[in-house]
Amino acid sequence: MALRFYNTLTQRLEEFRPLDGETVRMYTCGPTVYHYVHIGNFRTFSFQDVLRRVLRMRGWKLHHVMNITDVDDKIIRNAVAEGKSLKEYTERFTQAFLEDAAKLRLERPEKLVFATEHIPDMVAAIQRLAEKRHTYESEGSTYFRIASFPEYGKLSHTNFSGNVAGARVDVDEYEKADARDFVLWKARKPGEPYWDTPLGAGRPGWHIECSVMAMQYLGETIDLHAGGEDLIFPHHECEIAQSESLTGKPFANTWIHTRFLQVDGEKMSKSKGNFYTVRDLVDGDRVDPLALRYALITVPYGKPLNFTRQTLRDAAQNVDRFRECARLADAAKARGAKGASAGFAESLRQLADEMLEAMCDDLNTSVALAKALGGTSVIFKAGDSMTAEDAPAALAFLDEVQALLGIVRPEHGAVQAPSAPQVDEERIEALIAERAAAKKARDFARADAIRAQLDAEGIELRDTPEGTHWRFKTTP
RNA sequence: GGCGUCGUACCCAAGUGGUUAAGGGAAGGGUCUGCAAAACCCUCAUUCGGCGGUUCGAAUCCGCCCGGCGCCUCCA
Repeated sequence: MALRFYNTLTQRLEEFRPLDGETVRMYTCGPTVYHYVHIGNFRTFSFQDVLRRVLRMRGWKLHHVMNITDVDDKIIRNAVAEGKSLKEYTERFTQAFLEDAAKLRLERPEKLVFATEHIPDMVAAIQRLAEKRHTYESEGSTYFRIASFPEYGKLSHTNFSGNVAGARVDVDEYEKADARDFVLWKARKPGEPYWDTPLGAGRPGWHIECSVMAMQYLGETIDLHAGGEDLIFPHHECEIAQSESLTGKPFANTWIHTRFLQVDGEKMSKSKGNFYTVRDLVDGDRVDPLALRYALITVPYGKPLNFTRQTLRDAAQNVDRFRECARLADAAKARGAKGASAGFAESLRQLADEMLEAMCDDLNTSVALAKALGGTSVIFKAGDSMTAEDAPAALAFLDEVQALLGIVRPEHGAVQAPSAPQVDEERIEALIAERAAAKKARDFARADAIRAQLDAEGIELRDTPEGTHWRFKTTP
């Protein structure tokens, strides 16, 4: 079963193999920590997470580096406005990003790297570019001369010969020799943070950090580079120009780009301000984080995802099926009934195989999720007749879904959403016990009153053969 | 203007030359249940934006048209 991805560079579906046949060296562009990261960003990060899982399941080791951009115009503007140092300002949002990522069950990349911790490396790289005559200086800033890199445009498949018709050119940047040239090192501006370096006082341009950190930790040619579709141009194009001018070798073999997430049919962007963050939804609206994760991966990365409240509701329904299945399997194990149901384990085995196969086919999460849900149908059909011999197959299936898609179990293994508010669990258990007693005494009015009371508090009761379970209602 | 992408049921969505067009949600009916929820069963596109063409055969290939969206500017 070949593993295939759509490579932006070649515009083809290609079989993927790491260069050394063993370890996948991948670099992904992480967030710029000037604000809480929105769910559009997290669509991209969720796909990268699922990509990691597939690669690992194929038996490869991972060396994944993700950068955190902790110096840029917006960060500086906001930090200055709040009278904080860069570090003070960015630490808070970096931390928030990591917390949100954990809620969505995103695995930590093997290495997180920060731009501000690599200033001397970037300066050295710019100096080497200067030696190779790829740069020029203007008004204290250093620019990359695009004319020195004929292949510029090969990733975005843009032909830059002649005029860039219709392209909007930043009129402020009159100091550039060519509109396509980009800044490697920005001259210090009054009142802004800066570094004193041989290039002069200033700070790095945006693109150089990724080239430098990727090559420093992963080598001159990496297997896989990924990011959002907006990064194709100019960011990744510039990374290629810098890196390949420096080494003369291909910077990355495979480029994977995620299409944008939209909200209610409209583009979501920080500048428009119509964005949701994980904490808005999970902490604020009490959305099940697994449902959010599910929603973010329902549509494969190559197609735009229109995120709506309905998307979230659909996802929440499906995520619940996995939880219920896990409960059924645990109950079957506890009951200890003998024998194996005909075809049960085999059906699940096959669905699990088909699920992985779908993921290997350019990360087709839609099909993979359909297979995973097919497994829940098999498990539900067995239902209470599931035996103790069947249970391990069911649990193994759920484990595989979890390992590949991460939508079965929340962080702490709890049945209720991790964002659940603090409640007095003893009191709830006492009420459940009281209700059980009322039911036994056929005092259904009292039993229903207890159900209604808890329901009003956002707690749902579910009667099962193993007793009454409770959980928080989620909002979608 | 350049580059790209998509248009499948009420909604989301798979399928990209050949059995009955996956799967999920919603909706309606039924089983089960003191109630509730869940689950299970049944129903839910003779048809894939439109019009032509290629082919024994197309949602799938080609052409034109219509419409959506994205990038080209900070942006995942």
